[in-house]
Amino acid sequence: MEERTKGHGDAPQWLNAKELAAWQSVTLLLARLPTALESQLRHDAQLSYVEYYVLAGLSDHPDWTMQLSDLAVLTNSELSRMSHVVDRLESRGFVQRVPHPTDRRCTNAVLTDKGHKHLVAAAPGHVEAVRNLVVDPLGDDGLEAFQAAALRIIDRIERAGR
Amino acid sequence: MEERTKGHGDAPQWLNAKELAAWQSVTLLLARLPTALESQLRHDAQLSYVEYYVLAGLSDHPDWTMQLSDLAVLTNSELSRMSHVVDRLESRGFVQRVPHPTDRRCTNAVLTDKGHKHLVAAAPGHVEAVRNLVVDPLGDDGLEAFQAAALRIIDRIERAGR
DNA sequence: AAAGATTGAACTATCAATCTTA
DNA sequence: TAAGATTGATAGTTCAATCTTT
Repeated sequence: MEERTKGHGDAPQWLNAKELAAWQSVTLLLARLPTALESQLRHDAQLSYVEYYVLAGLSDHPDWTMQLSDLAVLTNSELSRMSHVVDRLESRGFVQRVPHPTDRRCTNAVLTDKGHKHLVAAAPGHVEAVRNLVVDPLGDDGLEAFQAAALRIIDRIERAGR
Repeated sequence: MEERTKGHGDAPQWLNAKELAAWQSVTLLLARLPTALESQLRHDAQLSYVEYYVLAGLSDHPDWTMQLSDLAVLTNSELSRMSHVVDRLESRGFVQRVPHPTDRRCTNAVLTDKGHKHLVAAAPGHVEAVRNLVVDPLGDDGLEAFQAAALRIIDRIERAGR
């Protein structure tokens, strides 16, 4: 822990004014962007963010099939969460659990035709939201810079161990 | 909705390869950064992200006092969520509800000494996490660029109405 | 009628414990 | 013993309904 100069009452943190303003923009982004995307998907396609990316992930794999633990990695979720998510998707008929052919510890999830149809109907709206909210306003260069910054932060998080 | 060329099976979305890679970095950031900060606060200070920012917000206002609806705006939460959050903080003795002096529809939350002590103990660790994970790896220029990008996205979200 | 807030129900996520197979 | 997965309990968020004051 380093020595800093200001305490609560002066500024909310030991960050200078510029850093603080930047950080506040970041927290605002962290609060608003996921919410905006979630609500678009929820209202237009009755899917949560994770559910959408599970369906999308499956549709991009051979036989529309993926292992639950791989889906968890893909969506940055814990395995137990993925199990619950697949429960819900399965009960809506969008995916189906099938045993792994060789390793019987594993479970595969397979996208059904119904699930694929639902995804295909949902995708354009979601992609348009991503375009409108993120890709277009930043432009090619801005997007590239943003990606670089995101990767630097992610790298720090991984290094930190947690 | 615009015409695009590719469907599922080719690429996960109608984004070109560069856009897609950038977008995936953004979603990864959206998944990991909040989790990293939450877990730091949870483990080191037994506080959620929202709870921390409620205490911090109060500590920066006159009389350590804010209206619930203002706290909701500050933390980008719905009012009902804020009411639940204040319930918990109140039950831990960190804040206290007091009636608004003039408008009796309103409720003020006041930071207690106990809550302030808890915040002061928690702040250095949280600030250090913000520094380590975001401020330092981006540097002055990177942080400024990141802020600008965040603001552009937020602006789009607000314009979109929801 | 609108603003501020509260409440309880429904939903989702997280955590720890457990189970099976490798 | 570890990996993959499931399960149930707990905690937190969201949603709709309600209440009071303006």
